[in-house]
Amino acid sequence: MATIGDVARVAGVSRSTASYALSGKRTISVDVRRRVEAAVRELGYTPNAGARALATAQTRVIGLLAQFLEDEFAPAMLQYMLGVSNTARELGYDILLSTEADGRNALRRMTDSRMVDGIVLLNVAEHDDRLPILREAPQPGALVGLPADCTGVDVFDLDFEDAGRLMVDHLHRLGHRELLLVSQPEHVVERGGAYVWRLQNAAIEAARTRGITLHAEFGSSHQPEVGRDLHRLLDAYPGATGLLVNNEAAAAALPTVLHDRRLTAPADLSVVGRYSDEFARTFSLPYSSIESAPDRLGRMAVRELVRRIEGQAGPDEPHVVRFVSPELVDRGSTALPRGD
Amino acid sequence: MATIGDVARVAGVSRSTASYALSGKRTISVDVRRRVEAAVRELGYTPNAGARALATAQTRVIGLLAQFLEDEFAPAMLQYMLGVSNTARELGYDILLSTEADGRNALRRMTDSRMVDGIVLLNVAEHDDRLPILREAPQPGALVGLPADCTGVDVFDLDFEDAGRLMVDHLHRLGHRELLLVSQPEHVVERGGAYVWRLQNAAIEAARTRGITLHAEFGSSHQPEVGRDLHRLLDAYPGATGLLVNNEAAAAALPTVLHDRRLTAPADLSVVGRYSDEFARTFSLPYSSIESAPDRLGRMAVRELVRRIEGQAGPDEPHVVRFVSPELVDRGSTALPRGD
DNA sequence: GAATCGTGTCGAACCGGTTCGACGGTGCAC
DNA sequence: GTGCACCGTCGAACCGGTTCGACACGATTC
Repeated sequence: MATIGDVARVAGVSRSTASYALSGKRTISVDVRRRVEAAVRELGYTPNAGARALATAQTRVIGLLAQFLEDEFAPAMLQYMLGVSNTARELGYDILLSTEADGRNALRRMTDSRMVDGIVLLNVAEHDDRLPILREAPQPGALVGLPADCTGVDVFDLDFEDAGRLMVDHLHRLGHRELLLVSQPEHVVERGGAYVWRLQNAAIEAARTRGITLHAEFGSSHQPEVGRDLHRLLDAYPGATGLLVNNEAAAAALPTVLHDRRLTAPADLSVVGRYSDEFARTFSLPYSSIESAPDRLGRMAVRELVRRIEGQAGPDEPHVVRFVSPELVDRGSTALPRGD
Repeated sequence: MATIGDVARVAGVSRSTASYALSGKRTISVDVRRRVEAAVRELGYTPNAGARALATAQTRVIGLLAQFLEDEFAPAMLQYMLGVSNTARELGYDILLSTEADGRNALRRMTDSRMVDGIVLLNVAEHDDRLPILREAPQPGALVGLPADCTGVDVFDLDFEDAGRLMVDHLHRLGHRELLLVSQPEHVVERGGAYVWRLQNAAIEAARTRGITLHAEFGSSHQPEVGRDLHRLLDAYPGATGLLVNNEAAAAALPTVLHDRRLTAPADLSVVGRYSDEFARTFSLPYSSIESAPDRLGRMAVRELVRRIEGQAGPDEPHVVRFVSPELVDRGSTALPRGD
């Protein structure tokens, strides 16, 4: 494999001159520049990434920590990953991916050994045990998901409070007076998946303010348990005319469940989910939903991270916590409550 | 950040001695070894990956090229990725991920700049344009998917021919005489997705041998088109009593389609798919299916790749082409044809 | 015609590891 | 008591880039 020394020799200049000719960091005569460029083409030269990283203390690689936990729904996670990966590439960065269950290990390995210039953490829990490690790392970090303590990192998330209010509002305006909200498994909440209760609490509060009933319940994140959960809950609250689903697995299972119960949305039940449009198409879900914008969040996180890596953000520029406002995508699954 | 020079100074030895104490490549007195280890702990020393890569010409990183093309079904691809990623980690490697549409670019970048020790290519087409580049690269490569030319790389794939025969056989034995096979979009075939016609041709041949009818058709890979395709095909072949689905998007859309048509499997229609058990659970698909074993294929590819990287495979050990035998997972969606 | 300046190039040092050859010291054999 | 082997450590070189300071040379200025 050709080195810059080979390029220099072929072009008849010193190594440093070859380097400057390629980087443009010093003025170089057109003649020399052309000879160096010709040598690069002739030899098929590409800089050695390790050597460059050693010399510049920059790798142009971003670490991406995605945990595929038992109780999370994998296809939903994929969309965040793709948003991150594609944006990174557009900005000239590669992605070092970890899907390790023990994210702390992976994080330490990447940051301590300086394999990466920055870190993106997906699916951040309220008291995420990766955060203390990330704060001590010399590389900047960007999160998708809102932790309790946001110091030292840039944070991006859907405004789940607003999403909860929006869901309740929408059905309240149509005349619904008794709603059922299906969240993630309680286990996710215990582990610190704050988005679950952020949406749930806001929904409960919104229902209280408007004087309507809201049954907030947990649901599994896998088949076939989640299907059974849905049946059980629909049995338990026969008066509910609106169903709010903040659980991708439950949303994916809902068509089958409604079919089994011979129910149609919105004729028998109004339904509002919380998932991306892409997700809706993949699972052919016909329900109106709050767009969770995973690609957009991934994109925002990488953009900001790169700004920090490249020092375009001032060194003491404060970190950001940015919420994406939820938008309701109407797929016609809500209407006046049955009987009205 | 601490370097090995710092460790050596704290331990009161030379840099080379510190290096040997940590690698164990030369005998070292217990006293010195202990002092070096203490210094490592005290300073929180981790080797710099770039420097090590430069010195050893090894990065302990594997490049993973996954293309998320418009006409492929993303959640299916995810499972291959996870198989690769998790196995790599178990073997002490990290994953450099590319989801770039232009895989050739990504491949060249990774190999030429020596960011990776080896390459895994997913979703390999028959005349995959990444292959010539991979063959010229100094790093070994492992493929998931069968190209026309397997020279210079290790290849792993499901035995799609066998899968096609198995599907037809299974329904033939139950007494079915007219079958409908739904494949990927024709576009995937044109691009070189050989697995489509490998299964299809074998199925056609098996049907011919057994003297039964098989309608082989293409289907879209996205909602809502694929749903419409299924309706159209079921309309077109009302005599078909068995449905074979070699198209994940179609399989995922099938419950809704059958529901709309008021059909039940297996009472009205016997169904056999071709997807993983994990996929079946995620999409709560109640159909018997040929296990496509994405995690296993990813795992095999990485295992063999690492063997080559680490030179455990002899330098001239011939490359392997290995097929996973399909197995039918019975979920009770097949029975005697209606009317029998 | 000498002093000054700017341009373009070079040599050397550095980034942080690994590894080879050399060498001093100890223990053993004869 | 000399010779030899082996053990443990060190210095130096190397991997392949980048970057700093020095410097030669031609053009400008007075």
